Amino acid sequence: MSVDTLRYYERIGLIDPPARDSGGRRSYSEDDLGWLFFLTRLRTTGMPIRMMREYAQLRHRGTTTAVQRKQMLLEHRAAVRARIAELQSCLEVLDYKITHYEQFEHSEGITA
Amino acid sequence: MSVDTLRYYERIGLIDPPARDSGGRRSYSEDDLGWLFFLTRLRTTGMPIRMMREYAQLRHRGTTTAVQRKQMLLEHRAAVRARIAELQSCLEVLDYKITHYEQFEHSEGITA
DNA sequence: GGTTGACCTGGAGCGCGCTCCAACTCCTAC
DNA sequence: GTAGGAGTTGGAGCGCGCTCCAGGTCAACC
Repeated sequence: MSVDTLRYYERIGLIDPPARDSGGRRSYSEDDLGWLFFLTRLRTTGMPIRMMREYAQLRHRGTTTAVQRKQMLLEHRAAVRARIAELQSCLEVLDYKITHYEQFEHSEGITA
Repeated sequence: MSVDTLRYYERIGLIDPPARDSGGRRSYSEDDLGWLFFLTRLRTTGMPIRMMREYAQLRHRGTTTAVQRKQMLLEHRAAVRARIAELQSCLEVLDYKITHYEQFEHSEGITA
């Protein structure tokens, strides 16, 4: 994760401004790092930034929002699973194409 | 797939200009549709447009480029498989988080 | 014959998620 | 003390993949 991305996340409110050392430099706590780690998992799985912000805001409001956050994660997990299924379905097309490549080198059209 | 996307694909050379009917409207052949279908699979699996263009250009050059195209598909398939693995790995984090949600509602930090 | 609606064109605009920049401050090493 | 390098700031820029728009043409239907 680049420094610029880190700053960007801070600017848009995805992460709280971390503590600073005596020289004014950012010093990330273990919790900061854990949260960042989790954020990167959400990003990797394709959650849009705006949704991550929403989640971050809920988190900021404390334990009373736990149910909503859990709900978001449940929905996101479903989306990720769907995405995996979609990719696997496309993989089949790719497999078929590769296996039978010689037969329709030029006529990409026939897929079944 | 939107009309605009279709035009866009034509403009950037992803698809050949299709035949036209008497009124000047585009009329896509079965081969056109097959190729489009395949293109959408490549897109869905995250292949960048520029790579799809490269593939389209190779395809345009005829059967002599079959080996290269097959190679591209092999590499892309590997990338897709890697992506699926990555998503599945993230799913585990998500699962863990959801399962143990109550225990660290506010301290998102602790992930293990 | 008029209206409706889909398609046509070239070009501009947009949302996303960074990424880069210039100009500055600070700590460290020599 | 000074050179270097990493960090800091606010803001601009960018690559991607569409998406939208205005103004026009055409075929079909009432």
